[in-house]
Amino acid sequence: MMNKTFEPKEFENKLYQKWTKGGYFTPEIDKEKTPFTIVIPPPNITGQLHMGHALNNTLQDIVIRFKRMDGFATLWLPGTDHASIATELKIVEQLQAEGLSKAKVGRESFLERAFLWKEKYGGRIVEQLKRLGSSCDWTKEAFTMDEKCSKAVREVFVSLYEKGLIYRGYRMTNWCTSCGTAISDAEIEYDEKPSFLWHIKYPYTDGSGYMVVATTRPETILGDTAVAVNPDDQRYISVVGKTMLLPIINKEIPVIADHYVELGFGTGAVKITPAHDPNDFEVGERHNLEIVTVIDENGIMNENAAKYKGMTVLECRKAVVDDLKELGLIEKIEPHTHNVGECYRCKTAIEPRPCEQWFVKIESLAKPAIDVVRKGETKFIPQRFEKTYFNWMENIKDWCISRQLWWGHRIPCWYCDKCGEMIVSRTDPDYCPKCQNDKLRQDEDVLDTWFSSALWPFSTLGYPDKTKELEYFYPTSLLVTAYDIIFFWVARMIFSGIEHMGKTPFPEVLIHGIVRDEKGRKMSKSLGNGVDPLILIDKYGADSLRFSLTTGVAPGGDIRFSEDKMESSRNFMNKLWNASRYVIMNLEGKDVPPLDRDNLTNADKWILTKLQITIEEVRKNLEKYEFGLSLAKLYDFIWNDYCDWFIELTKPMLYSQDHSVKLRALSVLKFVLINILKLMHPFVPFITEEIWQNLNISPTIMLESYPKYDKTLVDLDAFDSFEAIKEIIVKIRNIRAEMNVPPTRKCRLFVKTANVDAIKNARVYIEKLVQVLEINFVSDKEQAGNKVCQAVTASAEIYIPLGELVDFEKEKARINKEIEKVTAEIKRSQSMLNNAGFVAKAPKKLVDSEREKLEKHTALLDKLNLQLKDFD
RNA sequence: GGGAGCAUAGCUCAGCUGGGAGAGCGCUUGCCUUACAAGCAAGAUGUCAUAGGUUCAAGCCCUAUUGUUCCCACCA
Repeated sequence: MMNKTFEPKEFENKLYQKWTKGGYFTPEIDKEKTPFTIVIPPPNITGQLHMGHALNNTLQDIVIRFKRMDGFATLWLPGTDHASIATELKIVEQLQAEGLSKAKVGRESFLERAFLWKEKYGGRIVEQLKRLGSSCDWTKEAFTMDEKCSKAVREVFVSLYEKGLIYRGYRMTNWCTSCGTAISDAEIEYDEKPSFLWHIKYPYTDGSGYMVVATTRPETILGDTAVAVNPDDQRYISVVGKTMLLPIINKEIPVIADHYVELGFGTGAVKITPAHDPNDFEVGERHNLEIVTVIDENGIMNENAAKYKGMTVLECRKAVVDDLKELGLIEKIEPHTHNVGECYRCKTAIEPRPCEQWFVKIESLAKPAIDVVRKGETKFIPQRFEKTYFNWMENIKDWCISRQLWWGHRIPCWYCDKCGEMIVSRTDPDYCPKCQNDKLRQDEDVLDTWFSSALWPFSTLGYPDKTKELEYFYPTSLLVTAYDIIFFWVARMIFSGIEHMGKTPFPEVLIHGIVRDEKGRKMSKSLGNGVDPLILIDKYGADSLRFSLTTGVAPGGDIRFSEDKMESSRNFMNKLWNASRYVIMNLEGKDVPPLDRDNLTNADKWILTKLQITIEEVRKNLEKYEFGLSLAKLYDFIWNDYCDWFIELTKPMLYSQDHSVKLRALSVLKFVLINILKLMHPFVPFITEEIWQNLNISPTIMLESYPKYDKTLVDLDAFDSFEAIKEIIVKIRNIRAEMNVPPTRKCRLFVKTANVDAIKNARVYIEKLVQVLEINFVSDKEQAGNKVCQAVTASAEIYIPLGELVDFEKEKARINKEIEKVTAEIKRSQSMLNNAGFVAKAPKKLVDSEREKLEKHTALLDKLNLQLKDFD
C-alpha cells in the first residue's frame, strides 16, 4: 500500500542501498556498447556538501542516468581531492588545540595525522553525495593521493621535467604569510579595499630639494633601492641619474628612468622595492638593483627594517607614517581604494616575495590546449565560456607548483649536497649518480593540489599503466563543472590530457552557474547565508531538491535559491506520487493487458500522441543539456495532461460495469505512467524507483530503456478532435463558474454542431467532467428554450438552460468579452494578410494557416454577434 | 583598462532555427468532486530596460544608451 502523501524519507536510503547492492552503477567493459564517461569534480576531503555540490552532482547524475538507460556503458567515476592547503590548515588547527605544532611533531607524524584525518572525515562528503542519489561507480572511487593517482603525478612530474617543461627558479612569487607557502596566480583573489595614497618627500642628496613619491605601502620604503620616473617625463629629465636619500634609514638610492612608470599618474615618480612588488622586481632586474627584503615569510619586519624589526606589516606602516610626519616628509595623504590580493583559502593579504620555487613552463602546453577548443574538439556549453577560457589561456604565465607544505605529493627531486647534483626520478634514488654520495636530501616541498587534479581524467583510470579501463573509458565524454573553476581545473586538465594522453580529455564541458541565496548573494561561510542541502533533503526529499535545482534554469546561469521553489517541487513530487498511487490502486487484483493499439478511444489517442510529442521534446533537450526545458515539458505533460485531463477522463471507465472497458482504460493509464516514470527517472530517481517497485514489472527502473519516440502512436487527427472536446468542456465550466452554478447541480446541454458523432463519442467525458445531465443535439437555438447561457467553439454552439441562475447582464458581458478577443484575433490576421510583403515573402504554410484562422474567427464572430442580438 | 552576463507579470525565472507573450509562487472567485487541500475548477495581471536599425515580420538579429552582476588585468 502506498502512503497517501509522498514521504521520501521512507524509501530513499533503502533504494540507494538496493542500487549499490545490485551493482547497477558499475558498467561492464563491453565492446558492443559505446562508453559514456564522466569523472566527478573531486570534492575536497575537508568539504561538506553545499548547494554547489548539489547542483553539480545533480546535473551529472541526470546525464549519467539518461545515458545508462539509453544503452551506453556508463561510468561516473567518483573520488575526492586531498586539498593540500585546506587539509593542512585543519591538521595545524588540530595540533594547536593540543598545544602542539608542525615543528614539534615533525613531518612523518604530521602526515600520519593527516591520513587519519582523511580516513575519519574524508568519507563524509561521499556519504552526502549518496544522499543526493548520485549513481557513481563507487567500486572505482579514487583519491588524489592514493597509490594510483600518486603514481600518475610522479610520472607526469618527471616526464615534464625531462622535457624541460618543469624548472626550478628564483622568481617573484605570491606568498601567503598565514599559510606559509607560495601560491599560484590563480589562487589569489582581489578585494577592493579603501586605503590611502601617501605622498612622501624624498630629498636629493645634493640638497637640491626633494621629489614627491606616492605609495600605498609606506612600510616598504625600508626596502626601496631606487626611485623610477618615465624617461619621457619632461619634469624629471634632469634628475635621472641623481641620487636621493631614502627617508628614515638615510640610504642613498638612485633615480632611474623606466617606461614602467606611467605618465600622468600620481606624481610621476615611483619608489622601487624589488623585494616586495612584482613590477618593482622586474624593474630591479632591468636596472640591476639590489634586492632588500624587509618583510619575512611570516609577514614580520626583519633585521633590514632597522628599528621596525619585529613589527607586523600594518604596525610598521603606521609607525613609518608617524615618523615621516614627524620629519615633515609627508606632503599629503589621499584616500585611495585599491585591490588587495588575498589568499583564496585564508583571505590573508598576499605578500609578493622573491624565492626559489618550482614552475611549469606553460607556453607550449597552452597552445595546443587553445587549439582543441578553437577546432571544436572540446566544446564549452554554453559556448560563451570559451571566451573566458581563451582569455586566460592566451595570457597565462608559468605555473608555480611548489608549496611549502607537508600534506600533498612531495616533489620527487633530491639534492646531493656533496656535488650539487639535482636528481629528479621516477624511483627514489639511493645515491648520487654523479658522486655516489648516498646521503641525498629530498626537496621539502609538495605540489599544488591542482597539479594532481589536472590529471584526474586519466590518473583515475590507471595512467601511466595501459589499463583496459583507460583504453575503454578515455577520453571521457563530458565534464560538468561551475564556471568559477575553469581556470583552476578545466584548463589544466585540457593541457594535461593533450600532453600526456595525446587527446583532449573530454569533447564537451558543461558549465553551470552557482547557487545564490534569496537575495542573489553568493552563499558563503562568512555571510552565514549558506543553505544546507542535507537539511533540505531531510525536509523535502532529494528528488525535490534535484528538481528545484534544475527546473526553470538556463544553462550556465546562476540559480537563486528559494524555499518556495522547494515547496512547489515537493508538491509536484506529491502529484506524481498520488497519480501513480491512484493508477496502482486501480491496477490491483486485475490482469491488465498490454496496450491494444487497435482498440483506443480518441481520448486514449490524444494522450498517447501528447506522450510521443513529450518524449521527443524531452530527449531533444536532454541531448542539448537543456534540463530546464525537458523538465518544463514533463511537468506540463504530467500535471496538466495526464493528471488534470486523462485521469479524470478515465474515471467513468474505471467505474464502468463493463470489465473490458475498465481494462482498456487501465492499460492506457499504465502504459503512459510507465513512460512518465522512465522519462522522469534521471531527474528524480528515488520517487520513480519507489513507484516502479509498486508496479512489479522489473527489479529496477534504472536499467529500463529510455522511452523513444514512436510515431505509430501518433494520431494528429484524433488529437485535434479531442482538443475540440476539451474546448467545449472548458467553455461549459466557464459558464458554470461565471453564473455561480452550484457544483453539484447538473444541467442540460444543447449542442448545435456539424459533427454530432464526435460529441456523441465524447458524451461520457462531458457528462462526467462538467456535471451534465444529458446532451441534446439541436439545429436551432430556440430548441434549447429561453433563459439559456451560450458559448461558441470552432466546432460547436453550446446552450445551457440555467433558469433562474441566468444573469443576463453577466451573460452579455461574458459574450462581449469573447467578441473582443475574437475581434482582436481577426484584426491581427487581417493586418498580416493585408500586408503584401507578408503574403509574398512569408512561408506559404504560414500564410495559409493565417487565412484559416481568419476564416475560423470570422465565423465565430458571426455566431457571437447573433447570440448578442438575443439580448436586445 | 579588457571581457562576459543579465534587464520579460507583484516576486523568482523560462522563452529552442525571428512567425499569435509563458511557468511556478502570489492574487481574485467557487469547491473537502472517494489519487492528491502538498488538491480541483474558473479567472485577473506585461510599452518584453531605452533609442535607433535590419526584416513582410523582432522579446529573439545589429548599433548605441542606461542600469545591474560577474570575470580578468592591475598603475605606485
